[in-house]
Amino acid sequence: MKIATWNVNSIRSRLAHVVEWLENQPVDVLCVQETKVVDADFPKADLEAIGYTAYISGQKSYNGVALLSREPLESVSMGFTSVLGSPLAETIADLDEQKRVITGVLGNVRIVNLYVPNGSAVGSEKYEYKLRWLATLRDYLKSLLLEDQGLVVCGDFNIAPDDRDIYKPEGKENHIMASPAERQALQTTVLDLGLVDAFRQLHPEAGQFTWWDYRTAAFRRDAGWRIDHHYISPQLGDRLVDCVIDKVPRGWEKPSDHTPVILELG
Amino acid sequence: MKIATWNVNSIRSRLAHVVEWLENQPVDVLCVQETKVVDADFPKADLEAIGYTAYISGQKSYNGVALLSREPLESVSMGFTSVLGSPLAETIADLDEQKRVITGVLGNVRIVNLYVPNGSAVGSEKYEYKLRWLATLRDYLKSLLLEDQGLVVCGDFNIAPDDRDIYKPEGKENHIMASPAERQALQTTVLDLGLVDAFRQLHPEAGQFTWWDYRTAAFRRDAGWRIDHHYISPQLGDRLVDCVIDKVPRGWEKPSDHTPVILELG
DNA sequence: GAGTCGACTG
DNA sequence: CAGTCGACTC
Repeated sequence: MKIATWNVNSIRSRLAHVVEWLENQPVDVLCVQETKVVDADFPKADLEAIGYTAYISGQKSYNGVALLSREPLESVSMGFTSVLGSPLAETIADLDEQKRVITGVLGNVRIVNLYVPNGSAVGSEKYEYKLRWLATLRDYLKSLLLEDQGLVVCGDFNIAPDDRDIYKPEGKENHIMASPAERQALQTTVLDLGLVDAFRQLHPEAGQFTWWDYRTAAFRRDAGWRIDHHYISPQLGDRLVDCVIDKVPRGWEKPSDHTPVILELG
Repeated sequence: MKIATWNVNSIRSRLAHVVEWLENQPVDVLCVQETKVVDADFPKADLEAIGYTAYISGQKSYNGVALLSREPLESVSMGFTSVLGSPLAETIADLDEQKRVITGVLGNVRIVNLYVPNGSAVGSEKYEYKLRWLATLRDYLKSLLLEDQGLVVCGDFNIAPDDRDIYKPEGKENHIMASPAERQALQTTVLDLGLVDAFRQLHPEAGQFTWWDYRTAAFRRDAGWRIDHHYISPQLGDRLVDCVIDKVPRGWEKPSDHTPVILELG
């Protein structure tokens, strides 16, 4: 089973790339983020034409996630509320307004597709939102881990787990996506639940990136970040075959600033 | 000598069309309107690469005119003020803020390239501006007619001279571009000076258009207007060979809403 | 419907 | 730098 993640930075602007990529990389499920489109305008038909059903949770302009699957998914749900119950506690009741969470089950694997808030700048209001969102994610994942099946949590985490995941980490100690509080949140939210970073498990070397800023010719200089991840639950450990970054689409015309990452389970 | 006029609706968006058209229609001078770009950003080099020098008068977002010429032009000037003298009368001192007028001389022919205000809606403030602008144009053209050479006045006039120049004129009696006051202004400003509509002189039939609204599939229905004209002074009368509308570029991908018109002088 | 800009986000 | 939207113009 192959499960890929790709922040497409607008599904409408990137539709041709997604179609071309899926035709050459027939993964079972592609988790996309930043679809930036309301559900009514999501290009479902174009994806159905190449054999993929789209499960979507979109909003206007910002955010938006979708699961593109060759086989029907079961138990699909959107947002934290669907799992944690409604109403959420007052402090987190707003977190589902931004469409950043969708999940579904294929075979005996639950797939969670996340678009973690960017956080803007360390200490900003958006940064506090990001940390609050991650705290809620922990409860969400804990609930899903109670299910009797494997769990794959993937998406754009907007966090580089350690310095190997950043081009020239010196001086970025308090940069957004690398700050101690964000890394600690990732630890508490994901790793402490027993979930494992599949790519890092297999590839210990530094300098493997999934996102390159459009500005400053970052891709040409390979000045990237590894912020798109797959985390797998313990019971999937012995099914882990590989996890690879496909840098090719980042080099296409008018690309997304992210490139796909593919998890293969045996 | 061939002198063409084309409202390109953004020279930057239409650069490839203009280059392709000039390579297949090597006119001596192409008068373009609605360049929508400040002079610093006008794509002069791309036009020089195909043998055309650009004389430009641009502004941000709106309006903007240019003369693209294979041979150097003489006595190039921009705006009413350059001819009528500055300061203009107080009632018209603002008319050169919008870049709608450029002129130059090739051989013994003065070419005036105009982008007449659209006027928005009959009776509106913009409509009054259009009529005021046309009144000033009369003085401008009278001055130029004193020069001892032929005069070609072309561009986007945003006026259909008579009902043959409108698809289904019924009900458009007081439509912008067809209202009596606009037609009268065209008569007073241009025709009463002895200038002749070159296209109409040679082609009396109705239904020959140069502009089709992007909306309502106007081009497919041929629901157009003839609002792009060449007016020639009496001394050029016996040099008039032809005046033709080239509808082809209106059918290209992502076209301007106007198509070129070519005047040929012997 | 298609071009522009400016504000916003990443 | 690249995507979105909303306001504006034609």
